Amino acid sequence: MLTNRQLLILQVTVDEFIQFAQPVGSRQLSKKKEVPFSPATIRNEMADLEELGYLEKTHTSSGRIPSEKGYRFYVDHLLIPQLATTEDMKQIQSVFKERISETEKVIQKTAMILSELTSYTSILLGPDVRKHRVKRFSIVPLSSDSAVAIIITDSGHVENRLFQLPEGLTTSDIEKTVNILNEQLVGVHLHDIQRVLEKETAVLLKRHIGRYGELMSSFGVAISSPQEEKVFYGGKTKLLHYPEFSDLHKAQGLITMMDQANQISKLFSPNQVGIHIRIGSENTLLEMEDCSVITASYTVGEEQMGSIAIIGPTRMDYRRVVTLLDLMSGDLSRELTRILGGPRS
Amino acid sequence: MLTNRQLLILQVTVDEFIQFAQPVGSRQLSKKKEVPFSPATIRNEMADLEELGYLEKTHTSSGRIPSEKGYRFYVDHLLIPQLATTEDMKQIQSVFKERISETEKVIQKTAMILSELTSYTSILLGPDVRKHRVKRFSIVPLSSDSAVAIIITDSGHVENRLFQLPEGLTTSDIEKTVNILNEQLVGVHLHDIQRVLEKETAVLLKRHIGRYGELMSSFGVAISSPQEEKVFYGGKTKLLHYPEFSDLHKAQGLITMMDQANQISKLFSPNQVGIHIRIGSENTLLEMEDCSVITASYTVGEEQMGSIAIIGPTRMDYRRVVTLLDLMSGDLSRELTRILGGPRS
DNA sequence: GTTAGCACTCATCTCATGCGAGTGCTAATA
DNA sequence: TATTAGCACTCGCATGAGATGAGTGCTAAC
Repeated sequence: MLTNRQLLILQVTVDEFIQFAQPVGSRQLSKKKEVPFSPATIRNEMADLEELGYLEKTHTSSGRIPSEKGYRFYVDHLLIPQLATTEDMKQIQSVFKERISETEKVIQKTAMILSELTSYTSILLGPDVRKHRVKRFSIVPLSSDSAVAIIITDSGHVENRLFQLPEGLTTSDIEKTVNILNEQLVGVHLHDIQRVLEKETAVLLKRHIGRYGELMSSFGVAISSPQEEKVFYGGKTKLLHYPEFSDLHKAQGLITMMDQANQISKLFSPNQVGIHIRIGSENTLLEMEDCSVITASYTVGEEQMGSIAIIGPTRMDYRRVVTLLDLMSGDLSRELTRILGGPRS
Repeated sequence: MLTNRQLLILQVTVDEFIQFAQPVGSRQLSKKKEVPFSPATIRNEMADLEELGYLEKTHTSSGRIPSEKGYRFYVDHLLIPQLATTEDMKQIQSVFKERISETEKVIQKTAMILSELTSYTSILLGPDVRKHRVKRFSIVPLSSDSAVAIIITDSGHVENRLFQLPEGLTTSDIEKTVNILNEQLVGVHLHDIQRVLEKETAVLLKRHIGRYGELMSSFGVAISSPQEEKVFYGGKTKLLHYPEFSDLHKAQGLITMMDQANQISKLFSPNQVGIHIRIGSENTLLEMEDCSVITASYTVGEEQMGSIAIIGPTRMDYRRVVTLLDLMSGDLSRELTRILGGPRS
């Protein structure tokens, strides 16, 4: 168990390092008025903290920097929540003042503002389309052998796929198909479409449509190909300005990673509630070993819709980011609930 | 006018520099069997070429590197076209073998392959949606006060916008509107929609729809907001591996630029035909002063649809890139023409 | 228990030095 | 007259030796 003095010194050390990105020396700390001890005392305490694994030295005669364990302890026990400043509040409000009606634009704007306020990179995972329900289904023939299938969800999202029309399919066949599909699919979650198509609907279609087999082989594939979660970035390159990435290789790895959507989803733990912090190598990605990720999620009505993440260097300003993220995820949830009119039946 | 020997030396110098990214010395050249002159002779010629502005020195006693004027001369007069290797041909064919039916996927894959083959970054400007024609128009109400407007183009592209429904608009009002819009808009270019809406169609709508004014103020804005040209990247971060960008600041500028879609369009000259090369500062963007951009365009039927660009360092392998770009733009044009079935009426 | 003092460590900066690749010029050569 | 060999010179760069200073650990005094 740490003594109060050790707690104080650990906290101040982390705070200083977060601010200046330089190893923290005993003299430097003793000058601060919150720390009424001599450098020698501080040195002793720091040596103990190092032995316990909370602090590290970059070389024998340097100041101390927090270890990952140190950061972990800091965010778990020493992080005093902070009230957002009115200035920040104002900025956040500004996203929602315009009453934008398209969810994607709201999310994009949220990403921007979050990055502006924190000076880190923000990543927002768009609403998981598969949780939306079909509102309307439609097929538009383009030529004698191709057509577009369109699904409109209750959230106003539109999915579309091109597919090949089997030869000899009549216009009335298509009309019938659309009618059947609308009857069957409206209200179904997008991730259930394929299942429904294969079971209930298949029987009906088979009965009415001549070219059923060929139609389904082409159309079924098109409709069931996975919809990707959309990723929105704010300040994608902001991280590069921090001294920890002045190493070109690290910077490269980071940039490359951010351009790979499948990597990004690894940063989020699915279905978590509340704010989560992952420090350094706690993110399984090698490229992220000098980064911390703070995630939150937003909801529409009661349902969890998407996630928000802020990526910064491990010495990021956890306090501020947690405050902002908390605020923002709440406001975003409210706004999206307003737009989408709450959970629909 | 340059002598043959000067031409030879300029050519070989540029070739060497392209390959090794190191200043080229006279001794180095004289060792090559294409250059049967002594270092001293080469030095004299190089001195002349420098005076003429084709070569530069990085410092007094370094070898020579090509100046922008040198590159310009090289690509204009010394670039011997090359036949693509069968290996390259095979790779390129592979994009089209799968007979993907969605244009966007074909373009994305083209971008990937181009970047793989060249080891530079490729940027493809997607088909300009505004040149497409309306195939079908539709409105799907989501709730009592909002709806999605959907435009399907003859190319199978789908545009959609959310908009607010004026209060008290009946279902039959919406149906009428959709009917009128379909009658009026089918076959119209997307970039003409707004004009048509404001003129011919306005009269008709006014006559039939009660809430005409309110509907149009909300709907008109939604439908006329500009559609962006989609940008596809291949190997976005490949450039960072070249030594000319080992300077973090330059790398940063480049990455930042590539994330700004509006900057990207500046790299393309609109409506050009054939292959264009822009060297270093010929690209107006400051971030691109160490880059060259080679652009081509692809067509569907007779109509120009989009552009292809390869971005590399100024010392890029012009010969190879030109060859590949030429081949690829032709093949892509053919493939898209096949998919979209040529120009539609 | 706390602090002052002191010897010690180590990264970093600066400066001198030497090396080598490459040049320009001049004189010799074909 | 065009080409080449020879040579002095330039300059970037790598290397290594101090000097500097921030910071530590340990011991002894308060």
